[in-house]
Amino acid sequence: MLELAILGLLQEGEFHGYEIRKRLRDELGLFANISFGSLYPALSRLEASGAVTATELSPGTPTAPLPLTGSLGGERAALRARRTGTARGTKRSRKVYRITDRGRELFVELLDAEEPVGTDEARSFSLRLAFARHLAPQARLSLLERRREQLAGRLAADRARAAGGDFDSYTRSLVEHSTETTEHELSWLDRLIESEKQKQTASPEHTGPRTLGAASTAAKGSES
Amino acid sequence: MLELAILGLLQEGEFHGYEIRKRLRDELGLFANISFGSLYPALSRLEASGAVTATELSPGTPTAPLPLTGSLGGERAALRARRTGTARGTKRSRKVYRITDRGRELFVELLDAEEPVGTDEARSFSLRLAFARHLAPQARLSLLERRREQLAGRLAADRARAAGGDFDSYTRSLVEHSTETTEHELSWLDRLIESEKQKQTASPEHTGPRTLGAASTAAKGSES
DNA sequence: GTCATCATGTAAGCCGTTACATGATTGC
DNA sequence: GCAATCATGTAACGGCTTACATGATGAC
Repeated sequence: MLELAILGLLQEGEFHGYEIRKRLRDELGLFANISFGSLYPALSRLEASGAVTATELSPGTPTAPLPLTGSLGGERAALRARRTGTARGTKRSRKVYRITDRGRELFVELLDAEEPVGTDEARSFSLRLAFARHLAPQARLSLLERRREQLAGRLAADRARAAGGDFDSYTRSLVEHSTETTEHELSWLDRLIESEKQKQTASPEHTGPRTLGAASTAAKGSES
Repeated sequence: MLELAILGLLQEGEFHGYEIRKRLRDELGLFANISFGSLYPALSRLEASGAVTATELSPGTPTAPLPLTGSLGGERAALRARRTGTARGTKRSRKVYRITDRGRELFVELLDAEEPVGTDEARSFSLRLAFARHLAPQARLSLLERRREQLAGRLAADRARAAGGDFDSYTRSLVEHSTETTEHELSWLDRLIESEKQKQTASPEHTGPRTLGAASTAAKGSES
């Protein structure tokens, strides 16, 4: 779950742990305030498995303050330059993480799996939808349709509960609201599915298995 | 979390583990399919802490037919009778749990606390609302208002995200839908809050601290 | 000089899961 | 006889949390 979010984020650039947390909060919304006690171990695991590489940006040895502007080599300075615009600012020691080819594979594997990643279906779906642009059109559609099935099941359960109910007013209100919310989400999903299908009939070249990342034509229409 | 659900359920009668799971699923809806690996240890913990007592009903020794004294179980007993027809259908060995005074205290403590029980705010709120009839009117109102605050915060975050967003169409759709859902829940909550306030101005006797369980007058209006 | 923020980690624990293990009873 | 359901538990693990521990930098 968290791994998927991190890998997805690292597809857009390289970041250090502290910054990853901020972006997860501000951009993704999910993992509102993921704790460091969860984030750093996750990064370590990803590094250990070769999905990301970590580059330590240290302010230098404690004995020498260092001028720092370009002291660590040209390659790194260029990478850093696009982060803050200027070379100054990289004072604190930090580890910058970059996704590897292995990591991109893992990302797609997690994104494209049948089962929800983690235990929370709603969260898993939201996370995957946020990265749906990295999926092949069919995989995208089946993601939406799997979610539709889940919700249909929930709606049926809610309605059964509402029907057989012997509830007080609070519980009844809860059930009713839950039903409405599920209906609302279902109709939203239906719109998404409809729009996906139209995209696919418009450009029907992607009928082979798993053409992830190569979907340049179809992707163009779905980008912001 | 699970403890609270169990205690709440046991206020309505006495059940064994397997049955508790079913009722949690069918009646409460939350904990859709709580696992036994979670349920039985929870029951053991509750028993160890004196919140419930367990009575072993083995097939050989019919300890007590448990007439239940008809207070809360009058209708429930009739429902249970359909299982095997008579009271002596309890063949399988099973442990029937009953809540104690200590357990009722714990229940109120968990229900009336400021902080969410467990880590999932939405679930915690739903669970508490399902047992809101056991809360004093003010506690009930403050439960609703705390939830309102949470949602207001989320809505603000969603809107900030939508405003500053540089998203692809999927993520944008996700943010929009999340915003709508939150707005929907907020207006639902506002209706609940409004109706609570009217109940309270109608019968304003409960202004003291924590008159849990004694709220017979106000409760009457909210029961099914 | 001290406070907020940036930055990284470890340790302990909570709350749930799946998988494993066992056995009785009912229905076909 | 065999499968489904009823019934109870244990073990191992997953994924997150809080609390603990450390330290640099910038703002006032």
